[in-house]
Parts: sequence; C-alpha cells; structure tokens
Amino acid sequence: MLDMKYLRQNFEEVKQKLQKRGEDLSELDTFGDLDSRRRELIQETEDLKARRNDVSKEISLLKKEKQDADSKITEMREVGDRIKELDTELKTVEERLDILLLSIPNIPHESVPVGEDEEDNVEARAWGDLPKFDFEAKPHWDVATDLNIVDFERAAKVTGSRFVFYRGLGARLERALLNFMMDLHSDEHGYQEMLPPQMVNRTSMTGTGQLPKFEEDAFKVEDWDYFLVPTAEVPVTNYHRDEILKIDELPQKFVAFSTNFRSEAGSAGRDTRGLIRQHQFNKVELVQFAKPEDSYDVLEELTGHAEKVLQLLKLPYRVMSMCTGDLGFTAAKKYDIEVWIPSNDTYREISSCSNFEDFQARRAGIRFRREEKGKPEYVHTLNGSGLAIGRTVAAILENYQQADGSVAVPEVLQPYMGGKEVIK
RNA sequence: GGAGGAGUACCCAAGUUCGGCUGAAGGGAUCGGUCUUGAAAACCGACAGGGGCUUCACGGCCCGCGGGGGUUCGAAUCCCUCCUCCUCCGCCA
Repeated sequence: MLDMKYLRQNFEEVKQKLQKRGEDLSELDTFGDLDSRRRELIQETEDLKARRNDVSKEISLLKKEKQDADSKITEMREVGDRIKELDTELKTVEERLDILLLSIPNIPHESVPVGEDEEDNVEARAWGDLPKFDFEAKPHWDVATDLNIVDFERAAKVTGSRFVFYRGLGARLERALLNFMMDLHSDEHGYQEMLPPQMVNRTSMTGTGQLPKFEEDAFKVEDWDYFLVPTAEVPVTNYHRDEILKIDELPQKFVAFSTNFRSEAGSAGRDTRGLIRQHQFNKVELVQFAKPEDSYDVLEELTGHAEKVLQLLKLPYRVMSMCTGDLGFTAAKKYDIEVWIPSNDTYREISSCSNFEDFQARRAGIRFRREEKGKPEYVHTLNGSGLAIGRTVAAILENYQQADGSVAVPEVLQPYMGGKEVIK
C-alpha cells in the first residue's frame, strides 16, 4: 500500500513510475475525487461532533440543576441524525479508497531495469558449469519414476492433478534438503528458526499483499475465513503485524519451513509434467524485518544466502534482476534465482528474493521507533526462498543423473541421507 | 460441541450496580530531579499511546476502555454480534 499523503502530493510522478509496470492504472484517477470527498466529509462531521460534545456537557449541567434542556436535546437529535448520514457516506468513500489503495502495486526502485516482461529481465550473475552428459539425459520425472521415488499417478487418484507422492529415497531426499537448508540458514546465516501456522486469516493475506487482488490464487478453507498459506512469507511477515518494534530489535531474521498451497490459476497447460508446478510444495523461506536505510544491503545479503544453498549443492544457477514489467505486485525490487534444468535446456526459477520496502509494512502496520519517544516509522520487509524444495529435488535429479539411471547424492546432503552416495 | 468467567493505557488494576464534573482512580515499571563519595531506599516531578482532519507554524478539533454495529442529547458503563483468553464437561492426534 502506498502512503495516501505521498500519493496526493506526488500523484503524477507516482503514476509515471507505476506505468513502467505496464499495468492498467485507469482506476488510479478516481483517487483525487475520493480523497478530497473523504476530507470534506471528515471536516463536516468533526465540526458537528465537536458541537455535540459541547452541548451534551451543557445538557448534563442543566439536568444537574434541574433545569429544562428539552430544546437543546431536540437540536442535538437533529445534529445526531446529520452526523449519522455523513458518517455513512464517509464509510463508503473510505471503503472505496481502501480498495483502491490496496490495489495499487508497489513503486519500482530506481535500480530496477525498465522492461515489459521476462524477456527484459537482466542477468546479474551466473554461477557454476553446466553439466555435460555422455548419454541421453532424461527429464526429472522420468528419472524419478524409473527409480520409483515419486508417484504422480497415485497422487492423481488420491487427490488430483498437480499433487505427488514422494516415496523411499525420494521422500528422504526432500527431507534431507529441508534439514540441510534449515541448518544452513539458522547455524551459518544467523536466522532464527520458525515453524508457522499453515493457515492464515484474511487480514494476514491482505497484510502481505495476496489479497484483495489475488484471491483466486489461494486455497480457501470452506466455512472459515482462513486460507492455506501460499508461502511462509505470509504468516512470518504478519508475525509482527500491528506492532511497534524497538530499533535494537532490527533487523529480525527468520527462516521458516512451510508447505505451500497454490491454485496456480491461469497456469493450465504449463509445466503439467514433473515437480516444477504443483498445488502443494515445500519451501524454506527467509524473512527479514529491516531498517529502511539498510534494506537494499539486506536484499543483496539475503539473495546471497539463497545462492549459497545452490553453491553447496553444486547446482549451476543465474541471478536475474526482474524488470519493471515482471516485478510482481508487492516488490520494489526483486531477484529471481534460476537453477539449470538440463531437460528444459534452460534455467528455471527456484527462488525469488524481494525487497518490499514499506509496502507490506504499511498494509500490515509493522513499525519501529528509533528513540523511546520517537515517532513510529514503517520497517522494510524482505523475503526470499531459500529454497523451494520440490524444484531443488527436480534440479538434483536432472543435474546429478548418471548413465545407469541412478542419481548421485550431492556431497553436502549425504550426511542427511544416512550416508547414501547414490539413489538407485 | 456443551456450561460458565474474563478482555480498561508498558504491566497490574479500579470504575460497569443506577449512562453525564472519568479519556479514565490507585499501584508497579520507566524517565528526570533532590538526598548520597557512589548506589539503594525515601521524597518530588513527568508519564496514554496511536491514528485522522486542519494550520506556514504555535495550536485547535475528532476518534480511541478487545473488534464491529445499535440505543441515547450523551456510552468504558445498556443492547446485538464477532474475536481472543481462562475454568469445567465431552471428543480427540
């Protein structure tokens, strides 16, 4: 959410910056009218309320002295009716304003490359050597199915499409990665481990920006106003919702595991095979609450923490700086980390690291004070996958596959795999 | 799921019977001061906070007693509704 005052005072400039995102901004022009009407109504009701407060005190005194107050009471009855009318209109105006403000995307940071779509994303760096196979490399779903470590068919029977059973060393690999990532970030990178609820309420989903615009992407729990979490970002960021932190509590760094649920609305036909796009997947998420002046350094640091996972797994990747058209709704700046997927002959997103600046913090009311009596300011929130586990499994199966159909276990994972060096 | 009880400012807590001189007594904590070589104790003083509207500013006003609605000239106080916590019963991994 953008600051209303800032938007009022810098309307054209903001509009211009938002236009770089290439989104439809026609609604934005209703802001001026709504905003000025809101302030008109507030002034009018407040004047009336002030008068009512005064007269009510007078009435109280008159009654105490057993004097007649009927005419004043009648007068105030009319004032009260008028206040009610104005308050009703004010409420509808504020609701519309709220919906509008909640629907405006974040302003891109000046360092974000301008562009229309993923074609215009800019490679920041690449790491690792691409594997060369002296046999015909298989896509990960064939590798996994041949090894009998995943089962898509039965998952379709038991639940539906875009679900999967992991079994045997496949399940073990998933769990090994989870533990490896959690250990790395908590022991080496200074994050506090957190295990959040896997359902959240509507306010939380609004706080981080999934709602109101993207409700169709979420799984909603019937009869409850709860949603299955699409990412641990939601519960963990909302952990400090409506709080004022002390400055020495910043930065706060959390690493959280959650199972994530996404309807993948609008992705029909894409990545229908394999582990890349499932309705349910596991992910280790890094979340930081930072001081505004530090947040861009934190973004680099956090992205580095996610990269470290791939480096230790020896998986080739590149880091892409998302252009204005591919930034997503909430981010001011975003890096995607893409891992090499040989069967696609390309890199695929495995992590997304964003600085939201105060966009989420304003929605969710997450603030801090620099001094004991100082004015509260909004924190900056950041997060990044560290990493999506299912896609990491896919990357390992593809990059570590061997001629005989087996898969070598990356060295750092072997202790987590009961010492196994190969999946066969 | 059933039956009770409770949510007041940083914390504890009065006020809710019978609506108005209470936007909130009293503690504690915190901060400043006196005293002291220093500290503690004691004493004195300060101490809602947050948001909004308006103003160049000083300031003024409005809203805040879990959330939302209602009754009333006026609500912490009455009514409705939702949420959270506690106790007991039932069920349950």
